[in-house]
Amino acid sequence: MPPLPQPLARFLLPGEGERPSKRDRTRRQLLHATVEVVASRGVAGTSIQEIARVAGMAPGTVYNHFSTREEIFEALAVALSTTLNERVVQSYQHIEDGAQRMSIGMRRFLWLAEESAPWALLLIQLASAYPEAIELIKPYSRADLRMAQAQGRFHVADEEAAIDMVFGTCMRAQARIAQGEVPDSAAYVQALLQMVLRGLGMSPADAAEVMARPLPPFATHAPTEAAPAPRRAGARAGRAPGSSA
Amino acid sequence: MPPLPQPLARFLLPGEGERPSKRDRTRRQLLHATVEVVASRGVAGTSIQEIARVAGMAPGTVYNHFSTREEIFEALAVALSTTLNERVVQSYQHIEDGAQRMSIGMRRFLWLAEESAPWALLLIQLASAYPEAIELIKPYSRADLRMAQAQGRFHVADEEAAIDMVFGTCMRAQARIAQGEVPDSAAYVQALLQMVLRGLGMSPADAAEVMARPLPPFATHAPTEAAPAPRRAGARAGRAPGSSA
Amino acid sequence: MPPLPQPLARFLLPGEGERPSKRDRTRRQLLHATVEVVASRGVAGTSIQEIARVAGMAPGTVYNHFSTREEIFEALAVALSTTLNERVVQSYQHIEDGAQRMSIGMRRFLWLAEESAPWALLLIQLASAYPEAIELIKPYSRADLRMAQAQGRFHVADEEAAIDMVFGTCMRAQARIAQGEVPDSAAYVQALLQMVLRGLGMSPADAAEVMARPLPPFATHAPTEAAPAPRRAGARAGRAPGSSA
Amino acid sequence: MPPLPQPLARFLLPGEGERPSKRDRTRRQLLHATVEVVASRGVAGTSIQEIARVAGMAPGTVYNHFSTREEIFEALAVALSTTLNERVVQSYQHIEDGAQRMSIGMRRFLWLAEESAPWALLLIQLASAYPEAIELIKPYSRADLRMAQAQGRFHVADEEAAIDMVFGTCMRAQARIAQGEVPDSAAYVQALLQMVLRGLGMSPADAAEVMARPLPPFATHAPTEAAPAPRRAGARAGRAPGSSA
DNA sequence: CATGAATGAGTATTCATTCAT
DNA sequence: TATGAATGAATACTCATTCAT
Repeated sequence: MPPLPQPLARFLLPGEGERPSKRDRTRRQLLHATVEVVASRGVAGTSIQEIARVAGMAPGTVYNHFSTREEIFEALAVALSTTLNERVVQSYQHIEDGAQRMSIGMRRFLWLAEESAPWALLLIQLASAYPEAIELIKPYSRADLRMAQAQGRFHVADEEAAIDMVFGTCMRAQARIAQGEVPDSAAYVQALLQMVLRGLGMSPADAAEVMARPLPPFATHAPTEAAPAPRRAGARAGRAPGSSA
Repeated sequence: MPPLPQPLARFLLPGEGERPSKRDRTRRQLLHATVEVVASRGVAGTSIQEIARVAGMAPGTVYNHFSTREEIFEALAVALSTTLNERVVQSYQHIEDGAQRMSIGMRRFLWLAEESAPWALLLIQLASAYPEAIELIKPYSRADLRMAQAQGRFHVADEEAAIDMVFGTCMRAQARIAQGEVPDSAAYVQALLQMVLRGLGMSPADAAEVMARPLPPFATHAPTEAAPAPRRAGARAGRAPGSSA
Repeated sequence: MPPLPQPLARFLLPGEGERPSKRDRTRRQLLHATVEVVASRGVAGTSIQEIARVAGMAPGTVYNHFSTREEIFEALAVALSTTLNERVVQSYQHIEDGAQRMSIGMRRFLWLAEESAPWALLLIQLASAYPEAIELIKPYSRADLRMAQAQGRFHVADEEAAIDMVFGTCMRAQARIAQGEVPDSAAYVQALLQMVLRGLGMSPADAAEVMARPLPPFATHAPTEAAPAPRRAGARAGRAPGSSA
Repeated sequence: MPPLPQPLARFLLPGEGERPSKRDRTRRQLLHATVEVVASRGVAGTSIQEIARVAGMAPGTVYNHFSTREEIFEALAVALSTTLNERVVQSYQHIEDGAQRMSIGMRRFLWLAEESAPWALLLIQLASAYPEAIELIKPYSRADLRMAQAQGRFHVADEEAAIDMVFGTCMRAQARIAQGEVPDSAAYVQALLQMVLRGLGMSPADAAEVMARPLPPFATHAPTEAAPAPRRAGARAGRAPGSSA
């Protein structure tokens, strides 16, 4: 397992200045160990005893923190996707263009696959097995989607369908990239997102323009204030820059 | 497990007039039993002994046909996706419009989810665990995609990316529908495919037009001649009807 | 299985005053059960579940102490041969004549076969399957052999060959006796050892004289001090009594 | 498995001019296959299905020739030791000196270990598991032993003990050599046999003299007449050449 | 809280043997 | 005789979970 990309570290590491209780630290160690084991053996191949061994604890200890094997994975899935999403959202919180926000989100997820295949594969596995992880992210995507619609950038008939297209496409692409099946990932990502944006109703030109904007940097640390809750669609309906129609 | 939709039955049932060897019959029974068990317990929860029990055989017998647990699932995954694909392709073999061919393919896969959730879920599970099942279908999609491109119906920059969008979106949508998370699936499918077709480069109007065409019936029996191999893109580049540009 | 000859009991029973941990007690029980089962079914016919059953434990427990079936047998082989050897060596620790020491060792091993056929057969089986059990004893024999050579009692050209003759002969004889194939075992042992001693270079008269000396009693308990490590050959080269040349 | 030393081949190959029935040929193939499998996987690891596979037959066929798994090994053990013994005996049938006959026998068995470790190990395994193989050879050794006694070359008090020493020593030595644990096997064999002969009552000088005599060649083919039955001791009590007393 | 020994049901896989063809 | 599919009991080993310390 490579060192985890900084943005994912938070839930495993205490934030700055935090003084986590011992209980909390143990829990973190367990999740950390789970990451390690799942990454190398897969969810099905991960046993409690192995997690305990890697965490340097006795098997019984695990049950002081999670009452079931499943609970660990679930907690991990939620923690990972929450953290990742939190950072992504934070990185584009100053962007006012819904289309760009969504585009940044997608790019970040694909970037993760290029950056660190093991982490991406881990995420994919957990996400398919524990759908609640995805459900937690959805509201943010939905908010951005609505914003873009309200701004006249997207034109979709069915919100749910749109989100399914976005997530389905991104997850599959992530898997392909992480498995090394994509030779020129830059071009691939470019083409892929263009198609998705087009599907969401943008003109090819607009889509290209959005894609051309720089990707805002990924925060290394947790936000000083908690990640903003998703705003209701249309909350800030000012015309986004570069909107063509 | 509901009775399987006719088109999927073939690989489990002897074709008409066929006189399968005993060995062959046993193998079919085993695959059939595997469907049953996987559908109710999931791939990970499926044990050899359970398969044997459901098939009415001794556990040892399984190993006369498959040398490994994995081998059964793999065989099943391949058999299912091959058969299904074969029928879908057969059902639109007379269609000359690449865009319509692709659209039919996608609609059929989503139709399966509405028609029989258990079968769809089974398929999804197997497809994620055994990617070769998908690889076997890809060439057909790729052929249709190229045909549509050659006919000026699609405009995609990266073939692989396009296929990933199509498959990723369809698999996710299939899961959503099969899990009963989609209330009005007709509208959902309509919206979803419109977006995908738009993403592939069609105008909204063309996309709508393609979607409006009737879905050809699904063959109940194996094709009298083997399913045609995918044609090279452009082999039949006559302008498709309804093409707008 | 008859009660084991006292001297073999130690590794299965806690020493006096010892307060073995629970883990240790379980381990001992397992080895004890293994003795039982191997004696009645042979090494090949001994299953983990049977061992557990006889030990009154769950099958899984076995694996908390031995990570492999083989490991149990190996541990048992080593424990048995080590303990037995320890006691034999202890019983003749005061004897200064190398030839007599070897003779005592051989007689004791053959005595075991008469005394308790099942234990002898067990030992033989384990020794052939797990040669390390023999390797652990060899150094003691080698030391005695060298002592006898240095004392001018033995005359052998090849130490290894000599030890192989001694062990090979004793093991075969042990098997014959334990299987009840030897009617007059006293005479048999007398004749056998005479031949071996002659083979090691003693005159028939000296050999007979050594054989005539009484067999020192077999200690029932562990030595108060650990069994002495084998002394280097010649360390005590004083002429042994009764040496003829 | 190296090609088997010629002398062992007979029972696997038809003798010259023989026209074995088909049944016989099949049986031979099975034994041949068994050799192969046992040599590489050990007796315990040898399954009927593997034997059949190597022999190019169906598992069921095996049971037309042997009614039990054990029966195969037994038949093989007997066939191998019988054949080997037959050739050894044949090779020294013209020797009139009992001591030399025994010495040749022992040297041949040890020679086998040097010549072909796999065959030696095979033989050892089978011999320990199927004692009847040894019982078949014993009469020949006993006859030679008696001859040597009658000729005043050996002086043993207990015939059975003597034979046990001979067999025990040779089997152990064979194992040591075959396992590559003996660096200078020529010297080792020399020393070992000298000790054994001394143990049987020869003077060192006589023992050395017997060992110095050349080893008669090993017949490649079956004897034209059946191997002679062991002669009663003393049948030919003429003084053996080189006898010293 | 942590420990880690014990549990015991569960799993994939093997294999001697049978028997209908 | 040969075949080879079927059998089904047996087996080593795993693992989530419990509980006394």
